[in-house]
Amino acid sequence: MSKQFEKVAATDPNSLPKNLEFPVVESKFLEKWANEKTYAYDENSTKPVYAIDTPPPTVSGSLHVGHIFSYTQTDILARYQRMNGKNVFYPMGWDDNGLPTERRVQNFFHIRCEANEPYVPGLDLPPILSVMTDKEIQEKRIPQKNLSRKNFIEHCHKLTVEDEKLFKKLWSHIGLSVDWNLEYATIDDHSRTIAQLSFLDLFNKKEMYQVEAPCVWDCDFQTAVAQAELEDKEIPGAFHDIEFQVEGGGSFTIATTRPELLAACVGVTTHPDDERYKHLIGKTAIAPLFNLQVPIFGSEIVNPEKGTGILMVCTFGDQTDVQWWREQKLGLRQIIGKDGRIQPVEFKDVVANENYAKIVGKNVKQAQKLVVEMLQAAGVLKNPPKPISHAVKFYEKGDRPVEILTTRQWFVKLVDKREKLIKFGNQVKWHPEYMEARFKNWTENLSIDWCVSRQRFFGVSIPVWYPINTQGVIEYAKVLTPSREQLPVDPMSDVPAGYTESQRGQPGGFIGESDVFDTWFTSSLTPQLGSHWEVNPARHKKLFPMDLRPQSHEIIRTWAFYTIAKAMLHEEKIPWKHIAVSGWILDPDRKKMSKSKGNVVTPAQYIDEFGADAVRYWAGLARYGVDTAFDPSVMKNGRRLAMKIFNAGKFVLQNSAEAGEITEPLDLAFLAKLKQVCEDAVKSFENFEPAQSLMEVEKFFWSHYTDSYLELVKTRTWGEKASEQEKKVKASAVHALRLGLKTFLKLFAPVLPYTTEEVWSWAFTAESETIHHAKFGALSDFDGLTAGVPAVFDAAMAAQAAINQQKTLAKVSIARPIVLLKMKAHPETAEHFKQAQSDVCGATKTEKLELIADTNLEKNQFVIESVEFGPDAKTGQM
RNA sequence: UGGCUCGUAGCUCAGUUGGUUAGAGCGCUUCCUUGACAUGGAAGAGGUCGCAGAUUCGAGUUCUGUCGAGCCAACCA
Repeated sequence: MSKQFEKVAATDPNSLPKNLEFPVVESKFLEKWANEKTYAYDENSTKPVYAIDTPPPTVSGSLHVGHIFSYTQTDILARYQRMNGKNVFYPMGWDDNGLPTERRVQNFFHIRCEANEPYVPGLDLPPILSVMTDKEIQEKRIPQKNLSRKNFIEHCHKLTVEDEKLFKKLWSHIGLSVDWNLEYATIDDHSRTIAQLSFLDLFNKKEMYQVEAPCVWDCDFQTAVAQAELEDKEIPGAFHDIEFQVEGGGSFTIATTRPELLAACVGVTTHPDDERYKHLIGKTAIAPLFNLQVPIFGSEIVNPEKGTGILMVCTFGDQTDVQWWREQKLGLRQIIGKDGRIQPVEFKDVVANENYAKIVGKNVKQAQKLVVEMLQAAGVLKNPPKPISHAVKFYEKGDRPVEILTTRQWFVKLVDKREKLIKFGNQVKWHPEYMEARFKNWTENLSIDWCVSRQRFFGVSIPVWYPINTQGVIEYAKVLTPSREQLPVDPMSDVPAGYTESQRGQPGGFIGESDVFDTWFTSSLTPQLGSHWEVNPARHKKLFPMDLRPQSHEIIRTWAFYTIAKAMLHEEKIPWKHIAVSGWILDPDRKKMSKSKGNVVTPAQYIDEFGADAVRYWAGLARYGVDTAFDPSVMKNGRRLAMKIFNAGKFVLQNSAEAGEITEPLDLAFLAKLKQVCEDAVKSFENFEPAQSLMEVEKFFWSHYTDSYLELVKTRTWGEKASEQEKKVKASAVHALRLGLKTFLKLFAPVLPYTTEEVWSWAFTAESETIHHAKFGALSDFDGLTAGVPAVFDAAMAAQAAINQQKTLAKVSIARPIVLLKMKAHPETAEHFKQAQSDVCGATKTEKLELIADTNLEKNQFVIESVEFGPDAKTGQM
């Protein structure tokens, strides 16, 4: 059976709009898509599912161009898959719990959470800036209003709901084809339930534990933080050389950057082979000012080159101190409190207590100054402090270095699973491939289990209670957990089974865990949040593992890593088959955009100026994983392309002639080339290189379709034709033009959803009501298509280009037609020219084309022998 | 100190497995509006592909070294 032509019907030319008005088109289709649920995931469909694990953006302020960039890239893939016949699961979540949100809420309302504050029902504060100016707050030093935990959380909810509305508006406007029925927030009941289920599962599998141990602590936010949330900052410091005595005689000098920790000194160590100090190992050192007797021990990891080669071990100055403290079973003297100030500690020695009293209550900086003064006065500061600049660990959102404090925290066991995690990570396909190295590198170097408890308020509660024995002591080891049916629970207001509310905090009663989870504990479950893991097993089975995780590279160590870990711990599975890592948008100086640097560019003005499609074009042109400097001129180009598509569509569709069988060699040659472009575009998308597809399609559309093919066949399609032959030739071109346009629209649709939908709506709704359900990369497949000889098209283009050049060289007005064009060409090429003769003549206003076959020329080579011009059409002058 | 990435036109970027004379867009210069589009069309100037070696008939592309930039980690006494 032969394949027939696809009929593309004519359009009423009077119905075509005159100009492309982006705001009009955008609002028109936003409404249409919403009403018709164009992007809905169909739970009952038998089509194959394509599930996307969309990153839930942090709801703390505004989106910048980098967000638009990466989310649009994902949307382009989603649209491709939808047009590829997939049932696309494309949700949007809001990551609205956690510190960034709390901080925004604190500033927005000028409030802070105070645990002892009573709850005020119905409290509804206005934004602080609607009541007073920033200046007033600062000048009058108006303190933040204290709110109860419950009131504080209520205000968090209030503000995030508003922020999310704005986000949703922008996401829709930029054309994200998410199914808004799948919207969720990481603080909503569903997310809290899944996160707490995750906890119960890990707790029952004994993969979670709580322990009172040295943990990284941020004194500003007063919470524990995880290894993954730390970053180095280079800050100034100074080496202080302090003289220690040795019991039984002698002395030595240690070097430290943290003299304020002298009172927390619990040991002294040096390299066992260091000739200067090895005789001291095993003896007892006496620290000045506080008269502390501490052991001197050897350790291979001491660097003899650094400082004086001998150093004090404190509880705790850094991670190495923790290591020595554990290995040597040293004593514990915690002098820094949770608020970052020196806390009261009792010493045996009277002088020690006197000295210590001077620094109690001071912050680290003040204490350091005082201790140095005391050391100087005591004559044990051997040299003036030597200033250095050194890297110190900070919580990524904090303003001063983290401390290490002994606190009770919940952990997930991960360090013992590094190899397995790497294997699971390897089962995921990374795009680009080299990004897997970052995951592997991080996992290999993991040294602390995942601390998931946070001493914060707006988050998912750790769903446990602890019994209080009859002596009033909290029994942390006897964890009380809720049943699955109880979830989600807030242990601060809900009661464990077998107890009543009146027993809260009483001897013989219970106490609720007040800590919440690290936000990553919840956001590492985004695939499960979408699939309704444990809550709806049938749905979970259909959606999990998901197909695609899009994300940026700086959170591979957190989000990607934790998500892989969770899927592995819960179900021994990978969370998704592919992970596509997008690059960053850098400012024009190639620096990362960040609020603190003040170089953030917001997207709204660009969407207004160039249109959403143009902004999408900019995003669609970037390859995965590559950081790109922000350059709005690319958007300008996107706008040009959208305009061109619009105008080409108008040109093609304003011709209301009947389409006929495609018979002309040039028409068939064009379609043959277009088919190749379609195949390449599909290939690029399948390789996660949508930018490649866009570049090739654009190039072919612009240079081959609009600049060449349209010009070449113009004359054929103009006016009424008298003879049957002329009619047939015209109908062929009319049909090929429409088929070409339709195919291009589909190729552009993932990147330019508005413009393509607009042009599509003029003529092609018979195939599909919306272009976004049409088949991507599909060109009408009929028998004649294979007969197309691409070389005919190349020859015609070459001739057109050559004649354009001639014209320029001869400085001839286009108004002067060519009477006779003589060309010499390789026999095969001459044959191609002959086939495209009428079109070449039409496009170049040539009356007669004379071809001379010449075997001396190479294939595809030709020479213009002579050009004879006729008189100017207007003036009649030669 | 280690791992990864990048270095191509004034700017932003392409350049598949090595293969004619290294590409696009923007910007710049010149020319062209009679039937979609001046938000357009045609042409032009502009590059020793960071540097130095090696492999090869042939290297922007592979390898080694080196310089520079960025990211991730280690170190932080």
